[in-house]
Amino acid sequence: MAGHMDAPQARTIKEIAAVAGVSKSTVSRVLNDTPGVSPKARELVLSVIARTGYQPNRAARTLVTRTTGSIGLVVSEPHGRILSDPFFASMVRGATQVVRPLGIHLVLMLAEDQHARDQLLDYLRRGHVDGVLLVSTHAADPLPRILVAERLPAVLSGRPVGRLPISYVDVDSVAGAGLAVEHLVSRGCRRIATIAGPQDMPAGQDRLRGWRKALLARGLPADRELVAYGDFDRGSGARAMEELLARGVDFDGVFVASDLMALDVLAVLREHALRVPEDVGVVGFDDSVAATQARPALTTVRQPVEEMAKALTLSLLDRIGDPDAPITSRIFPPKLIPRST
Amino acid sequence: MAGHMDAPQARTIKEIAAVAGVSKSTVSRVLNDTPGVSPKARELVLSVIARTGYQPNRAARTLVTRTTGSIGLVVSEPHGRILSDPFFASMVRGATQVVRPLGIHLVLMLAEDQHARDQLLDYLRRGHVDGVLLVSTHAADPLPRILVAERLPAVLSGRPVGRLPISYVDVDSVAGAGLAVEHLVSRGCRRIATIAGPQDMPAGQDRLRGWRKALLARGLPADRELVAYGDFDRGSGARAMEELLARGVDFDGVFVASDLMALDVLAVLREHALRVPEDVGVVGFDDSVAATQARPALTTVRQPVEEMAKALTLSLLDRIGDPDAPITSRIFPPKLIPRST
DNA sequence: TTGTAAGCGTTATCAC
DNA sequence: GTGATAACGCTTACAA
Repeated sequence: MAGHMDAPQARTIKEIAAVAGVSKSTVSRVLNDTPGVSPKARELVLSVIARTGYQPNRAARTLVTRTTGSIGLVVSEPHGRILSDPFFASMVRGATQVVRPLGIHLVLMLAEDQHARDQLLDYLRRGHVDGVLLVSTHAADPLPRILVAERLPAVLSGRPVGRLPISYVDVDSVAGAGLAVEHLVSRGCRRIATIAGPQDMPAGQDRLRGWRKALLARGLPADRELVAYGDFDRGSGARAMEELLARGVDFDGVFVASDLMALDVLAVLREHALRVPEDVGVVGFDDSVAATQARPALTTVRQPVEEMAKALTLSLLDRIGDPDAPITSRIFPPKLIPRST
Repeated sequence: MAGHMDAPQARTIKEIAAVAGVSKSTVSRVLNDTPGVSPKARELVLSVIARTGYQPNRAARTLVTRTTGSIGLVVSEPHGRILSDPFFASMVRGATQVVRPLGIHLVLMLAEDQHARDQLLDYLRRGHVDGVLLVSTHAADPLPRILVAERLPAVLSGRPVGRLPISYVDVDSVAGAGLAVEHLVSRGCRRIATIAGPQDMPAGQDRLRGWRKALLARGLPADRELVAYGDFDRGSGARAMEELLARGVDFDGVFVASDLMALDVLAVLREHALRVPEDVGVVGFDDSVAATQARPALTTVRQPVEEMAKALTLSLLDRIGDPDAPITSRIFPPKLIPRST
């Protein structure tokens, strides 16, 4: 029992070296898995390290290696709105899972406006993080281009607009919309309306395109009349639904391009005493707890956000390790989650 | 024009010193506002710094000062659930506003489970951040005690359970519940039910207590029959409402102890064709965009989360500056936000 | 395979 | 008031 008392609580590499009876360099080599250290010495050092609970000093390391051992999760969204989105929570979880076992830390940073963006860039240029996971959904966001131009290691969540040499992950929104439409068709729907997202976001464009494509493939109508636009925000879903109703559009199913918008659609329909079956036409692309957990009355198309975040983080680490690593993009298939009950 | 070209882009204190024709020490003194440097020298150095866009190296600084220039925002919640709460977004915003102009960085950290908590503690013990803003709502959370015991600079969002020498901010939940009840009474309600929060959280306890207190002060009934319990989660609000209805409780107003729970309450009432006036009895304590923004049909009691976060951050900075700074607690008054429309 | 020594960019302690 | 100079804890040539 008393043996536990004598753990020396070493704080520096020098102390470890002293206890192990080797030099600082050898300890450092062991720490960094540098080849060229005898198994015997390695074992010895390792045991001392384990016994003392020693952890290398980050600052000293950073000073010489010029790397920080942390990466940034940058949310480039006006208002930090996305923070309250379950999508974001999943991103954080996924990234954390990759990064934690590596001893790398995740730093959250917001870039809501021009001012914040400038400060952020400053921060990045000073090399305070080794790289950046960029969550940016708006086409007008200048950050992706800037990061690429300045050669700051960065990867993107969501397809970038235009051609940009940057790795990214995305969900196959076209296919996802297709899943939703197929589901509706299988439930007997023949006139399927859609509440589309903003057309200045790739996600908004793709989901509308997917809806149209799937309908045309089925020989079903996909005219402009069946479309109402929202902005992916919750309130806009209800408004778009009202608009559709006000226009007197004839439909028997609805595909809503985000679960946040979908949240109140059923209520609106109910208020108008409409009998669109409850298990049709409501699709969430945002991995939203809101839609699937709180209100399981909705069928949703779920994107594997957490998995995507993991892949994205890995690709960032690749890039950090080798700045000339090839650009990669992975498109994930979404999954249809039928409503419970 | 050409003049802009010769900005030397100095990267070290040494270069600044060379350009300014002074020693490293003098530059350092200027940088740290150390007294004992002539106005002339100071001006000179300052101008060179401005011209070159020099920024001191964080790692080198940390190595010698043992401070990191960043603070952690720790979310100690199973599942990182709180991440998707607008409450959290407001916290981040508030803290960022305080910290940004000071050049201090905010690091987000999750402590969802035992494993994560251990890693976090390790991280903190190694001094990777100078202090911690702890967001912890569950009474059973061991983190507050541990941080206090280990003398890690930390402050708390929300009243700690038991006596704990730690600074915190909180909202006056008792008064908030009172506001809600008074509002209901002024709208003519006389039998006011409540959907209470979990009683293992201070917030849950206080809001129930405030409801009871306000009713008794008015001479109105506050019996156990009028109470149903939820867990602050969205779904639980609707369930509690159903329970109240199933029990055949007679009421003409409802005070719901969180806006997340309140979100579906109106819908439930409507489904049961009940005529509780829409502008009564729905109270959000979580600064929830969900309740006030998306569904402005609810009257809510709003807590000034952003303001609270600012105060909390300031008190942490105090504490970091002086580990023996007095413990402070600030209780913020909530505000009644009548429903729009 | 191992050790010695020279930095990395600051701050801090001295003399001057 | 100012300037050498020694840390801070680590990595990394370069020697041995």
